[in-house]
Amino acid sequence: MRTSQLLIPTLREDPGEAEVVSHRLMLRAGMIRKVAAGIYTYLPLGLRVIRKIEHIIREEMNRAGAQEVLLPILAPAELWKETGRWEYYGKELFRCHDRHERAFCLGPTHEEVITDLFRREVRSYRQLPLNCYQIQTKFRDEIRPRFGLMRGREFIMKDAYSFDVDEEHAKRSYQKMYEAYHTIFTRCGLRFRAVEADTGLIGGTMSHEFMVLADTGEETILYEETGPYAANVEQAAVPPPHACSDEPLQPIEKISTPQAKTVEDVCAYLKIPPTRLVKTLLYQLKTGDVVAVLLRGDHEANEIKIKRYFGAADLALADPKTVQSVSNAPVGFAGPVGLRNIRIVADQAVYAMRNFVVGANETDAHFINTNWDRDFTVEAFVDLRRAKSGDPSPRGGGRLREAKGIEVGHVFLLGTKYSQAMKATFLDQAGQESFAVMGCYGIGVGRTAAAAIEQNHDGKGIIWPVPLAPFHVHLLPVSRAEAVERTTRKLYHALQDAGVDVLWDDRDERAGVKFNDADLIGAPFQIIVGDKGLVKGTVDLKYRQTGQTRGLAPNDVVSSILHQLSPSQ
RNA sequence: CGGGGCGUAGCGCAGCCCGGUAGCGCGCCUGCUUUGGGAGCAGGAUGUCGGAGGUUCAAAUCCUCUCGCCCCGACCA
Repeated sequence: MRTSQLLIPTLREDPGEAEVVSHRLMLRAGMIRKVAAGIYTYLPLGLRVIRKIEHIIREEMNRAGAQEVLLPILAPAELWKETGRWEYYGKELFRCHDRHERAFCLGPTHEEVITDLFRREVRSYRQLPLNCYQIQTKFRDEIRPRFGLMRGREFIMKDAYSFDVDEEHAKRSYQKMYEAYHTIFTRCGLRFRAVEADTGLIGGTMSHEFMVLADTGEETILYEETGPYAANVEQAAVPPPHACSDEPLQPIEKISTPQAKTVEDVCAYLKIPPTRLVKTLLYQLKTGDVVAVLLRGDHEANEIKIKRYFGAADLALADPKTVQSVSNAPVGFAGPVGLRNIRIVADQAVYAMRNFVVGANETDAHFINTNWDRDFTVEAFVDLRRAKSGDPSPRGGGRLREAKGIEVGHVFLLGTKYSQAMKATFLDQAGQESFAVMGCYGIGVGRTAAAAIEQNHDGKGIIWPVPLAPFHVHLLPVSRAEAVERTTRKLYHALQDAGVDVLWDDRDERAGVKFNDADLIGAPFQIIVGDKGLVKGTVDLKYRQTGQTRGLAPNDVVSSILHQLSPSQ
């Protein structure tokens, strides 16, 4: 295509609204424009990248035996009420009404709609397994949309749903998708890692996230240096302590700790390391109940684990007023000793501790030499803390290390959560009515494009991996000389005829402008046609990635480009 | 929802503290020259100063309310 016929409004300066690299470069390269917070228009260049990703996804989904459908964006509230998610999904759900005041939502995900389709159309085990996918715009009323396409309120997603006769077959479907995702992201030219993950609002029994590795990622992952285990930090299990303290028990003693409200204060005041202290976090569950969670001083709470333990839909640290009424002291002095009428649970690390320090439920006072069982009781010792770099792996594969990632894909084994709620059944081989066992599988298409930029850019702009590049070759005539014009035109048609995606910068711009825009837009190859080269009978092939340039006879350009495109295509 | 910040020409910003009727750079238009890394000269167009109220002889500037956007947090796939 020719630049003069495309809307590619590149920006010389950084837009003020964009912080992260991918957002900034997408705006500057003229790929997207914002319409409202978290809502974007895809301009031709941005759309081409989206289409490339979609194409790879379609090929691999089809290859994996999934079939493409298109579900509606607008869904009636009744379906969402059947699964309880009309309430449970909360403010995240975009809701609206038709002229008859009937309630609808804009689909943030499509389990309800697809399960409804299944129960209407599928009768027999003979029709299974079934795996339907779509590439569709989703709507989620994010608390805080940000980072351009990375977290929008409207975004393009590939979502797939599998239906199987039983758990075992469902696991096979899950495994197939897991493998397809590996192929998809590998084909996209991304460095990524699959990690074990929490199931969140979607629910289910097993889940993996596909994380593109980038320092700017919003997610923290933990992985074994040498082994295969990797998990989202939200999910990463901490193995129980292997050795307990064998110190003799000392008598408990209340001491004054004026103004010492934080772990840091108390440790400094008592001259002890935080590993000798047990902090007491008071959480308020959605039900209103307050519970106490005990953690070693240097450990951090993992609220997902705590939620799971209490079976709570939601929880938050208790506010200062509640803390005061429960612990008889301001925030910072709560402790398990003498706490009445409240559930107390301890992280397993506390099990290994003896003679530790806790808050005394009294302003400016702590207990030293406290011991569980003797001085207070807890209902259980369980894994409640956030795993961190340096922790032993729960699978025994050495120590864990931390990395940042961008979640671009997520696969869930759902089980029968939705099929039961919506009575999606089929007749099995024995003639028995049976609930379909489901899985669901998502890929953020726009987010994948953004992640690719986060991972592949330099100070001048984007460096597209070949499979995602909006154009393979950026053809840059550098003067208006007749010979330049003629050679450029010939190359343009030859490349097009060879099936190469080529962008011809036919604008009447100076060379410097074209070079800078080309570097910004990030096509992997630039062909520079100029008088200097032509007198020697060559044009220049420049590699965006390395900046290296080499002279090439015009007649050799097509074969050279084809040769370099084919290994990665 | 809490904290911070910003809305002035297409984009990036100054002006606001201390009120006097809007400016800079880039871009855009015209002409000439230029043409291998964001050209030079000359001329030109472009603003409900986010919106609404108020104070004042006078408001981009002060006050009140409101809307939008960005960042941090809570939260979230």
